[in-house]
Amino acid sequence: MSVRLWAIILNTVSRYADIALPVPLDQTFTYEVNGVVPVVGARVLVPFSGQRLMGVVMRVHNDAPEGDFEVKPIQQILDDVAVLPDELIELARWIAQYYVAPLGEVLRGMLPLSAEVKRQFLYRITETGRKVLYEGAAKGASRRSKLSPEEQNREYAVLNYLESGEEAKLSALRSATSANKALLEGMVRKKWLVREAVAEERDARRLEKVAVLVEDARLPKLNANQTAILAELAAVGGRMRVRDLKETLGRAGVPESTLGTLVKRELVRVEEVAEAFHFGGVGSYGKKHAHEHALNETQMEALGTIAAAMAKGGFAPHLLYGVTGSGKTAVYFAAMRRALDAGRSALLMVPEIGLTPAMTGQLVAAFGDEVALLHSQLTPDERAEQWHRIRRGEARVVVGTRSAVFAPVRELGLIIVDEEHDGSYKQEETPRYHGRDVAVMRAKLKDAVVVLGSATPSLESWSNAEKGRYARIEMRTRVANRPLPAVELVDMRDEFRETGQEQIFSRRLIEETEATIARGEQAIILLNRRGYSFVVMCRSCGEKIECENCAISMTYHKPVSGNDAIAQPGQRLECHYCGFRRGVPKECPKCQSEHLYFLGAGSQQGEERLQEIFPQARIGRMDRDTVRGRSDMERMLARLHAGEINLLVGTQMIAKGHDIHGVTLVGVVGADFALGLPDFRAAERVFQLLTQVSGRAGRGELPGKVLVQTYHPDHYAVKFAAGHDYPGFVAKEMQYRRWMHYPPFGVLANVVVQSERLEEATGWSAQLGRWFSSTRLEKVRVLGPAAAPISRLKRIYRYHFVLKGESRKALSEALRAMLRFADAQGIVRRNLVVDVDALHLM
DNA sequence: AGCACGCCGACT
DNA sequence: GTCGGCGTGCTC
Repeated sequence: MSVRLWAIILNTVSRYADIALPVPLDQTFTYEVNGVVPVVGARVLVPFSGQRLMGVVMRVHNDAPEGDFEVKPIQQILDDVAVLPDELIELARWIAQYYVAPLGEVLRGMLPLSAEVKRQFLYRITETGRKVLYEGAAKGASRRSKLSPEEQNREYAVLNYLESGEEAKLSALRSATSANKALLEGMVRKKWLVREAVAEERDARRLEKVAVLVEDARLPKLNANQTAILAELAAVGGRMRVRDLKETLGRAGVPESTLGTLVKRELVRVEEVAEAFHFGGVGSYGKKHAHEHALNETQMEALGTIAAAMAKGGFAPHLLYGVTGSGKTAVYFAAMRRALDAGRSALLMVPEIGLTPAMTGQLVAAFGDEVALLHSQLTPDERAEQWHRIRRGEARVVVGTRSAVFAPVRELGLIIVDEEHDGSYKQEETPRYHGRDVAVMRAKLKDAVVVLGSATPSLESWSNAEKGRYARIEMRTRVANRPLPAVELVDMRDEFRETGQEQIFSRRLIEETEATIARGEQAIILLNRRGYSFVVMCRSCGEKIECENCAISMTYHKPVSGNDAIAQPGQRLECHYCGFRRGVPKECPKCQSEHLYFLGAGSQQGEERLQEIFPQARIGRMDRDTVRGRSDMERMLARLHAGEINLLVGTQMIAKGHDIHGVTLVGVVGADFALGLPDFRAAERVFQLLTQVSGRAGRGELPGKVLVQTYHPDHYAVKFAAGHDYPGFVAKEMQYRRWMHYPPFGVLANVVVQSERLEEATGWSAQLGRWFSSTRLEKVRVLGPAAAPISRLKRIYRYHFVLKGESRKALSEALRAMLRFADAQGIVRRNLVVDVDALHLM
């Protein structure tokens, strides 16, 4: 008797499967299994509300579902084995729970395999459609229709095409009748056609053709061209990419068709193999690779601690606090090498690969084709390819941004989170997870070692180290005993008093910049706003020009002949939140005064002023307007390394991890502006930015110097940054956080209530506010409702609550209770944004 | 989130 | 009477 039959007799074959689907609903859906039972973790295609969706099997069982709905069958099982290992499914469950996010949406973010399932629509003619076709053909075009005669003709062409009753794909109809999707949708609405959604699997691996010499073929008579090809193939060992071969042939003047002839004569065979992965634009600027340096004593000690933890086995979280230039990257590489040597895989997370191209070069040099890269600039196909390489165990070193934390590596031994304090690890859309925290959780589930590295650790991580939850590793000196740069504060209030005018650059900064350039060294100046000026204000009434869609001041961009972002003539005001653009008005929109003036200097204006002050300098600018892609960044960095640029101005992009040895001066302009923002992390952010940008100075032979222009010279964030005193800053900041019950003292969530209609946003937030005050949640304080700091964004009005919980559990329960209440009140879930461990309260 | 369904105004 | 635009409610 077959196994299957036995199983049925014993009633152990599961009849149902619970599937997580990528919809914003906090539940799984039960489908009927027909035939083969899918394994947990496999992808399946299922019908869902008139669509066909890809979901992941979470559970198979025999419990007949309760409730008044029709249980539909699974349409197709896409994987025989789990595409996600148990460990990642467990991690997904944890994320869904912790961040109050739908499981299906968490899983969608984990599986970059959408490229493998393409959604298509099939169309079929209806009886009504047939009638229209026959009657219409007799009568000619209808005058009543709103469509143009041309479009009507296209409709008839579609009906004609489908007349036989066969269904056709959208793509087929489009090419056969030049109908577009909108036209077909219109016909569906008129009930001339019916539409069916299909999703079909396709192999995302890109294939390439390889020409292979057929061995022991008896050589018949050949002409010169044919001999040339066989000789070429034989010379390279009998295999060659068809693309390369054709190129060679082209140069030799042999027609490409000759290859076809040889294939026909069975002397050469063409195979399709998965395309080899190639790294593009790898730049390392001729420096020694990190792994080639001998580690110094401090680095050896750090490595020793990590290696010992790996050897011992088990979950072991570490905080690696190392000052800028202390050589953390070399330690990461050495630790990853140790993991590989022990037969384990290693995962390195970085904030943004595109911003540190040198890292890619070093990785490839150190680990060759064992490296897989995962970052936002990959196409879906490339992403799927990398994912499979990792899953198959071909790439045991994975480097990537936030979502790389989900890389399906085998035998995970080590996760490193570089610049763990960086805000880009937090995803700003559902699921709003923090890559660093997920990394720690993943290491815990997998009994792996995790290392969080930073020169300015987040207060959360520091606090965990203080409590002994994380082992702390310190690297307090720079490599080669280079000194940290001297930091000088320039009080801009004094500067104004003494010069009587508001200038972007102080006399000290100009003086030092001039001297630096004169010595043949390089200077970089941080001006952390892009554009020309970030406020346009009316002198008469004080009104600022705001975006139509957002409660945000618009930024003025000066027209230039170069490649700046704003190219449209006249549209020089831009909203940096929604992208809305408009011209500069002649007069104030409110009081009609003509006296509009431009406040607040951005990087564009900074560059212009520097040109005026230093006409001889070779100035470069680095911000989102001049550096759009990875290649722009590489080009800019190459010019810096080559000394082609000796004065660089830019936004915080310039502060990120670049290692440019010629830079001896760093100027900081207006970075303390953020201290005035209504955000409890403002001081921490300013401290981090000042420390990180200061770290760009003096990384070579010559000592560095930093000049910080400030209006808050006595603020502790500024003072401690100037003194390179991270522990001092943290001690002070912790007092404030404790006092205010902000993280890391207690846990926090931001709840935004949003609607395009102001009355709805205010009404709902008032409703929730009343519920919060009447419910008197235990161990949770609720602030609000209040207008969100950005009270309107992309036409949507926003109110918010801040919840501070004494414990994770209390906070989570409060949020769920609130969502239940909101649901009962008919507040649609998409109008409530729940952000657990929010970084911004905007 | 998408999608169907149904109500309503516009046009014949 | 249709057609097509948009608001509402449901999805195993």
